[in-house]
Amino acid sequence: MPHTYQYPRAALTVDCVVFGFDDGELKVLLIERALEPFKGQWALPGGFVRVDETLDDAARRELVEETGLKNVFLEQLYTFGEVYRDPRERVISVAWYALVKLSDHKAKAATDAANAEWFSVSKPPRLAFDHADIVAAAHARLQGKVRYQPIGFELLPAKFTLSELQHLYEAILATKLDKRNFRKKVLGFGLLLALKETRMAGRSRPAQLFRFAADKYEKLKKHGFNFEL
Amino acid sequence: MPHTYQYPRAALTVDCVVFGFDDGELKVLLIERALEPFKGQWALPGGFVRVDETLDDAARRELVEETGLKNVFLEQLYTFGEVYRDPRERVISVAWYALVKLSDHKAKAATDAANAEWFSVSKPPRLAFDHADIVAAAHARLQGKVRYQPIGFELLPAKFTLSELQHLYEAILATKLDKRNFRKKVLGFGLLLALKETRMAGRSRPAQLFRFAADKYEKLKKHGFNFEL
DNA sequence: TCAAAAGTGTTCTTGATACACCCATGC
DNA sequence: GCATGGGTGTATCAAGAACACTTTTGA
Repeated sequence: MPHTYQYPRAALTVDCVVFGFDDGELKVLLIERALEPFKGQWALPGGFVRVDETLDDAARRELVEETGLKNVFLEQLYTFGEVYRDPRERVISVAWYALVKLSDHKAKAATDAANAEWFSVSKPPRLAFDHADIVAAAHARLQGKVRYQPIGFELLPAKFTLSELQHLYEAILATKLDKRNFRKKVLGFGLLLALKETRMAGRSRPAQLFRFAADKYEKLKKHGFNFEL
Repeated sequence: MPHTYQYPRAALTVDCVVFGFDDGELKVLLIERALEPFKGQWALPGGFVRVDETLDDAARRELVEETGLKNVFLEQLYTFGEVYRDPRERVISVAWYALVKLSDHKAKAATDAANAEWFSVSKPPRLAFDHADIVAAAHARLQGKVRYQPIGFELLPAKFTLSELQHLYEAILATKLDKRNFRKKVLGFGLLLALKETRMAGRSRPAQLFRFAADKYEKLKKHGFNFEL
């Protein structure tokens, strides 16, 4: 059924910048466009917002439909509204960024209908629309946020070693960190629980596994605690 | 001319949380709604986005139309998209926050067409729609941002005293600050220029006037400088 | 001379940085 | 036994926090 309005209305979409961490690198998940415009080019997963769903429902729905991802950390980023950002017509895009435990989801994305691939954030392919700007904004947000909120854990498996955590921070912030200082600080928060397991990687000494005490963090947060790396 | 679309589309608006500082208090500018729904209630200045203007053009246009304010600091806050946030139909609102030098603009707002008034942020009136949530989000953003970006100056006249600056920070952050430490730190950045003037307030010792060296800050920022209060 | 806000330094404590060697394992 | 990454402590330095009195003006 067609719908009629007195004034022309912009179309409304959501686009998601999905970050993952693998191979010591920060990655972003892109899909290959099947339709014009920008057919065959890489773009962010996303699509039109239905009139009866919230923006974050729309973002989650598109993630499932286009990448098979669900139950991910998702946060609104920014709304992009340049007049000619879409060559077809006026389209406003509410951009989101998501953090996924790539270890859990790697297989899924590859087998889904749409052609989806992980790319290094530092050398992405040419992107459709203004999606390069959106990725840049998301990356900047992640770099800022990771310093004072324990969201890095969303990118790691539930059990991880301190070295993995450090390498994650080094990849996100694009810096080198001192091992001893990093461990001292991060353990000082008392939010990492040492498990009774270790992990062997290669032919080196096995590493202690930890998990993040999310429940404990939630309690502390209410009392004005700040996770500041 | 009416416009027809295959799928129903949400309407798109912008809403602005305009902050000012006066009388030692952080204030927010509200307008009284002339039409239903929420007729007679206080609400944020804002309105529909035209199909041929960017989101920030729309926000600036609405500010001029409804409050007479122009050339203000304006930054996107968040996009609110609950399905029933407007009782008439689906309306997505891209919210912005603005900082104004109240000293310059006080008169204007009062004489404009719409009934506009400044309210204390800490005791606002009942607000239309979800505007109370928007104000709360803007306040939280301001509290966060003011710590690491020199945006406080947008709320003060071009010439100000250190005490005024301190009281501004105290009002925004809702804390007391130590006078000597505050002055030491803020002068330490080298971004405040002492003018050759003083200001007399009441029957006390005249205070040194300063202005913010915005140009100097812009240069430093490019080299990774951080204004951290 | 009093009231009111402006202005000014030092000490102490805390957190940040810099830095080098031994350990457990697989090959 | 050697290569690989895991694990550990101390000394220095910089920044933050706490704190009280003198100055200038108008009334």
